[in-house]
Amino acid sequence: MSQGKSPNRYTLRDVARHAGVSLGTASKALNKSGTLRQETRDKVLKAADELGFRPNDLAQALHRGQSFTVGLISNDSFGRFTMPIMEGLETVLHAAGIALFMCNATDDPEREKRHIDQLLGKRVDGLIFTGRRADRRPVPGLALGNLPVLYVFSQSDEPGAACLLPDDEGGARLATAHLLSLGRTRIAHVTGPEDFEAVRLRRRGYEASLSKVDPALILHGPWSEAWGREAATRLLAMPVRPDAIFAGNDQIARGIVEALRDNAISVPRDIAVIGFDNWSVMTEASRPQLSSVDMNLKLLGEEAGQRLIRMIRGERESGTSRLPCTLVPRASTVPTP
Amino acid sequence: MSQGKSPNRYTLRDVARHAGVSLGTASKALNKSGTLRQETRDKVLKAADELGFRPNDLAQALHRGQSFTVGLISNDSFGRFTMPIMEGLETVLHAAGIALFMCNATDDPEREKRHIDQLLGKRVDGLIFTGRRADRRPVPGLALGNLPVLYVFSQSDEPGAACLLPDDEGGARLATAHLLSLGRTRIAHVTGPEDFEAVRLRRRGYEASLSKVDPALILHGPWSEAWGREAATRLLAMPVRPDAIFAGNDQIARGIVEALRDNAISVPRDIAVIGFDNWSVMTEASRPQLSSVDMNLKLLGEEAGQRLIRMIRGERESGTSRLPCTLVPRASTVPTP
DNA sequence: GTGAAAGCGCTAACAC
DNA sequence: GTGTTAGCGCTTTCAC
Repeated sequence: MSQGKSPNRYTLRDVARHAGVSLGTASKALNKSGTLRQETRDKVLKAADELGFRPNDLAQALHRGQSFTVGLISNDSFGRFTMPIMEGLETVLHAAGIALFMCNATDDPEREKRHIDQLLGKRVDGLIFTGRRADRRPVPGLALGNLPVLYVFSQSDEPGAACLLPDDEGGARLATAHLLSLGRTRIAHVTGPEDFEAVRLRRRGYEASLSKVDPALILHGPWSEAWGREAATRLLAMPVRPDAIFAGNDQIARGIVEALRDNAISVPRDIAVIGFDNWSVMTEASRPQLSSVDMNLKLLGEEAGQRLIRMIRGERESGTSRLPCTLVPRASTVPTP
Repeated sequence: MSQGKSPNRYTLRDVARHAGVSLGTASKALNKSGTLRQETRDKVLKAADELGFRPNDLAQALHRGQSFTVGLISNDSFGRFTMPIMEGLETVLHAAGIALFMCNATDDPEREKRHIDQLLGKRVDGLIFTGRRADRRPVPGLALGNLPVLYVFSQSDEPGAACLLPDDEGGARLATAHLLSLGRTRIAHVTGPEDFEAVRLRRRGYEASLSKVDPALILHGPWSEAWGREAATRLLAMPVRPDAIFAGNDQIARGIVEALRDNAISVPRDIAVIGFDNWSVMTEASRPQLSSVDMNLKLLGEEAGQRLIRMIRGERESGTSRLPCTLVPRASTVPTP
């Protein structure tokens, strides 16, 4: 079956024996608890070091009723947005000695249920749901007791659920205000499918920033460059063209810029373009490079980690909070000198 | 401190009491071990179900000396290539009841060491290293005993190390053969930095497929669209232009296609272009859509999971193996009808 | 100051 | 067939 316990792994008893003290004493020395003579303490530390002793967290967890692990359940197959979140999350949790179980549910409720079940068996100290696909996700079918649960870049209908999201509306305000500050007056909005909450929020931010909204200038479509190109073509066909375009994401923005380029329209002189996501793969390859709005996802992950740690400590941390976005101006709105 | 053990979590003893049997009997019933009357078995199962009992994997692991967890250490911050690998890996491991600890070392040896240490404390049954950045990674500074270790999309110098990689050379052969089969005779290769092993292997595959190699047609540069555009410009300036270009990745390929488009060169009629990675973000947005070579990374992840499971079972699984790539022809090489 | 012993929740060997 | 018991490796009272 298994390869058995690793030959070079020692138990606390081995350390005690090696140091010539009792098991309890060795434990106190290694945990800096109780009152011990410095001499004994050093003796044990030395013995542990010589043996390359690493305490068995499993036994520790069993005793303490706390496993120092949390589970993360992603619903977008570890997609592009999940990555930076995970990175921030992992950094903060690791610093607190907490390890992260990664699970991918891919929007399959059955699979998600199995994952949660497995994680509960591992006695995780907390649970994180991420992945934006389902804007409002149902309550998981398993009783989670009072296990801390945090929704990051995703939401829950449960009353009092703790959710952490980027401030899409604020980000859209930043983008629109930026275009206005450049003297643009006729600003179009080419964005994604209306059933995304992020789309609705960004649109709301855009509309709120304008003194007068022209519905003809708002175009919904898929999240693709092809849609950006098509939408740009439509806008160019209008009797009065826009002088700026706020795109719902960077792929759409890039498509727009390409179509404008094809039509010999100068960006940003004739039409300024700004995207959303600040995805370098898009912003940097675009000609000119794309201005965009950064959702600070890594920071969001770090914040999530800190919040979860507080929840594990027993603090009440309910409700939805949104982290501010950042404007990143580049050549597609600000002409290079 | 901690919120203590969840109130709705019961122990095996509770189940036994609830079913009116002994602890040992309950264990046998739930583990389908030993010989029990069907009646007793059902009674226990019913009790467990009523209580919503979930065995404590920690205790189980402690007893069995096997934790049913493995650690994954990524060195590219959960980058684009790691994602599909993780997805495949996770699927296979989850099916085997094994959970995955995710760690991000970001090529920082100190951080990697801390991660390994933490994972050893958690008594993981195996370790996976991934992330291609460091082509040849040093032996981790910690004694891993006979813990199964697998390098996926990454390598190790340790003799007998188990490595799993895509067959870059084979992929390059596929691409080059494809271009040859279309009747192209002057095939250029625009690729990434020479210090990547993948670059060297792909180049070798390209060279091996040609009867005569012209060094002037091989261009190394960064992994970017901008480099693709620049390289294309250089190739166009040559006295005799190539009639096909094999790019080291899809970003370079897309840059090439764009530059050709800018210069009114028809793709694929005048020059056929093929990329590598089959990254849909690039292949689909490109005009025309990009032919490419798929490394089947999800499959690689699945294969890695199966291999690791065999290693955990105690089977010897050393040496490097490479998984075949797949050709994905699109409009940038095959003219649409 | 240090050692002995109970117990975290589970499994497996051994009684009955 | 079923119950009892001895640990897995650790922490933590409680004696001495």
